[in-house]
Amino acid sequence: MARILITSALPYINGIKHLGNLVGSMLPADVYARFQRQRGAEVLFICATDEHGTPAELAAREAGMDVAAYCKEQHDIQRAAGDAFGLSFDHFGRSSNPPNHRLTQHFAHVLESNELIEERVDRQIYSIDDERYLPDRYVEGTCPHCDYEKARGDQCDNCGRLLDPIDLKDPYSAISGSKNVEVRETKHLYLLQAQMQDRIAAWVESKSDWPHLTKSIARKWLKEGLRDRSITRDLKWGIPVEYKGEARAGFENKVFYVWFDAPIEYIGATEEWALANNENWERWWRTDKGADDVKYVQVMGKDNVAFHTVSFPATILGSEEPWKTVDALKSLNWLTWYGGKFSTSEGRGIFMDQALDVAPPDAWRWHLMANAPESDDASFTLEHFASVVNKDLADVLGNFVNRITRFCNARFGREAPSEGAYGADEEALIKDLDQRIIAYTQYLEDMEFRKAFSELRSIWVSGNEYLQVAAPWTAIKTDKDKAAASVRCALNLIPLFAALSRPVIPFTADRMFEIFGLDPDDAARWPESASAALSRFKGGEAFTLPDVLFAKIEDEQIEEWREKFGAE
RNA sequence: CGCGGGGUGGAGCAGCCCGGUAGCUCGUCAGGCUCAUAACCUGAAGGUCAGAGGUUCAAAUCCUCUCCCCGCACCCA
Repeated sequence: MARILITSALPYINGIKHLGNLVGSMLPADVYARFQRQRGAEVLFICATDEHGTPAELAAREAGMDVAAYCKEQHDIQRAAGDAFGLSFDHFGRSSNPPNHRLTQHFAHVLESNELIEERVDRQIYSIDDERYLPDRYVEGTCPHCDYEKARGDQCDNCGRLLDPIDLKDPYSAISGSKNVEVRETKHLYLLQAQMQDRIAAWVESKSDWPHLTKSIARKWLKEGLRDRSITRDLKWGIPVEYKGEARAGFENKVFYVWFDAPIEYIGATEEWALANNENWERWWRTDKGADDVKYVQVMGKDNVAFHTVSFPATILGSEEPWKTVDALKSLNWLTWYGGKFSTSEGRGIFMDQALDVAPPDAWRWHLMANAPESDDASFTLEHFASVVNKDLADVLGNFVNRITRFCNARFGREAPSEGAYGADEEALIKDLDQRIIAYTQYLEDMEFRKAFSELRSIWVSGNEYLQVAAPWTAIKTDKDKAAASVRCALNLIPLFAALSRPVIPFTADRMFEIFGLDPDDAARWPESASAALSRFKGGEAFTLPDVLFAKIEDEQIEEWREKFGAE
């Protein structure tokens, strides 16, 4: 049995995520995990909140809370939102939990033993009033090139030049506005990535099946040459910098940088899962302890690709230990809100909790996945969302289920009719479906989601096409057995469609199984062939008349939502 | 010449790697059906494939240049 480890990029702890975050990593990873489970693979699907760093500290302060309490609260909120969306994580961990602390110390230690870490001294802006060093972004001042007065430490918004914050004239803290800042020297640990250039490059090139976007981004960074990176920060909230189990001299007030410890949490969260379930995490991560045959799949937004193709591999490969590295890496572009950015800080766009206030999770899941930003950034609009939900889900799938169950109920009663035999129409349907199922399965296997769900839609349409041709409402006037066979065939399509649709619309799929009282976990096994699926019901199987699967979205609702969410 | 991604009928996309008279969904129009959530099925109209040049018997697809949009590792995904 195939063993597949799936990790989604870790959502940052700072506030509930918007639809762009969802479709950028967690949702596609979930769809793939569900698909593989249905195929009978042993799947471990891992995610966690990424909790360290300056933004978490600042958000906690703004909320008037202790950082640890803030993170706990936000973690619980995000987990609840994920549950409501049907994200089927086997474990949703926290990068602040003990396993990640232990593993991060471990990696730092072995990297240092392998002479890939060294101490260096940086010059950074320190804000005396804020009592903290300021990340580049949080320093503002006058641009040394164009005299723009609100240049940020990393870049001047006026002239566009990249800056070093210590070059700013009249610098001040963007957090408090205080001008009481000074340049201080501060010691940091550096990961010597430059030494690993060739090794990482060879590793990247060995990944022959990475998608275009993924490989382009990885090559870009390699081409520019890997730079040694600082992996510590002057912060209190995070994983303390130790050496041989003791606080490291000169690093008492420092922690590991969030980007060093966050990907390690993929492993840490697996250990959390193992501890909670009396399982063994090493058989998923150590190739010397059973992870040899694991296929490891990572899903992330394009901003994260560099970290996953270069930085994290530098950590893993640099350890010289037999860790599992990524096999398939799916990266997505951005989802935009009417062409502009979704923004957490400005509250622009739709967030996961709000989304479920106005439409059911499967409506969002379907729209987001069928229109996932795979080849380019994709624009989310409420009008497009409504159009897709109404057309694909209500008219094509929902209406199919409704029309056939109601017709059967009216003419044959509330169980599948047993009379008649399949003929040419059914054979044509089976032939068509067999081909489409093969194509659909392959697209899902390749994580080509737009193509997969275009194919799934065609599969649903084939049900309506079949009914149009078989026309049991006409046949019943002259040949009741033929009509009965058609109805039986069409009823059989419902659990077939449910099984095929379950990765993307799990809640609805289960409702479709319930119509016939089928156990979803059993009935959702991935269909081998259409002919087997269409002979499930032989006649006599009882069903209940379902409610409408998807309510249509009316124009007035769109208007309301536009107001509510501030669409331009 | 910083780098990466993208520019295909009204909208959203596929096709480009491995050249051979442009495909899908929505929308529009017409027809059919009447079991169904005014749903479903069929057909039609609509594109000189951002622009210019080049290679070729033949280019959306290869090469060159230009324009436009998006993004680019201590900032948000």
